[in-house]
Amino acid sequence: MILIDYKDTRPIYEQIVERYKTLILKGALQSDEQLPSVRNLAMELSINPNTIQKAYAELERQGFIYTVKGRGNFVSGDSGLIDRRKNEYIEQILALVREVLEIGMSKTELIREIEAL
Amino acid sequence: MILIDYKDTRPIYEQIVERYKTLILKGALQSDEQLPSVRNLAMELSINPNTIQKAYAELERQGFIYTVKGRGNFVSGDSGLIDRRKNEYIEQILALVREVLEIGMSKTELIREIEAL
DNA sequence: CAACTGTACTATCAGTGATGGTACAGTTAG
DNA sequence: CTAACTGTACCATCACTGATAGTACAGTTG
Repeated sequence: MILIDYKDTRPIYEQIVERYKTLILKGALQSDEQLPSVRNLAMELSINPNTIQKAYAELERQGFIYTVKGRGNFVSGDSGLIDRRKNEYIEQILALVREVLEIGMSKTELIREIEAL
Repeated sequence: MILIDYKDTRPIYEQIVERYKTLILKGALQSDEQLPSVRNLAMELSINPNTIQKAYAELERQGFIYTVKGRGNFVSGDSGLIDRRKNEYIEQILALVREVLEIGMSKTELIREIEAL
């Protein structure tokens, strides 16, 4: 479910955050489904519990999960998440598109590349 | 010409590298045009000469400029740079597009956003 | 020669990501 | 109630990176 890529320049906790965000948005995890406990996931990935804690705290801050002390972390049922996430992506994509247009690539050429996916 | 954004999370030397890459590719700097000296630019930006040196070394490594000891740094005349840079952008954009498609955005909706630029 | 260029060091500092460990509070199954 | 699980809050430490500061040396040019 979760894999750490040590060749990735991004910090571990950030990779975990991204991975769960995607899993939740793709519907791979249901609302109110429980996430692995901080200690369990840390064991499984052979990393420090504090690192998992940091990732979960960030996921909660962004509204993807909610925490119940003593019980665990659970997937949030917030339906607005997908739209917000889409907008994040769109902004990133458009920013890159603006740059590549500036150095002379044509919009049609770009769209052809996307169509080819 | 060059501005440092201290709110940007990226390191200073990286911002300088990106800025020059864009300036060169947009044609704002001509081939063989001289860049500010390491010490001058450092003074101008109120940062350390070593930081400029690191940026210039990276620009040379990527083929955007060439260095002549004792004389200075100059814009490279490599014509393949633009194509390579375009490919870099395309790869980044396609990677993001793949992700946003995974969470349920439609290709047509995406293309509409790009067309609207 | 003087005043520029780049370059190569070394030492130091600050911030961040990650680890290891301890401790405490809430929950739940037995 | 107790044991075993949950999250959470610390603290100290380490490694790495980005940036600073300073010195020194080599090449170029007016």
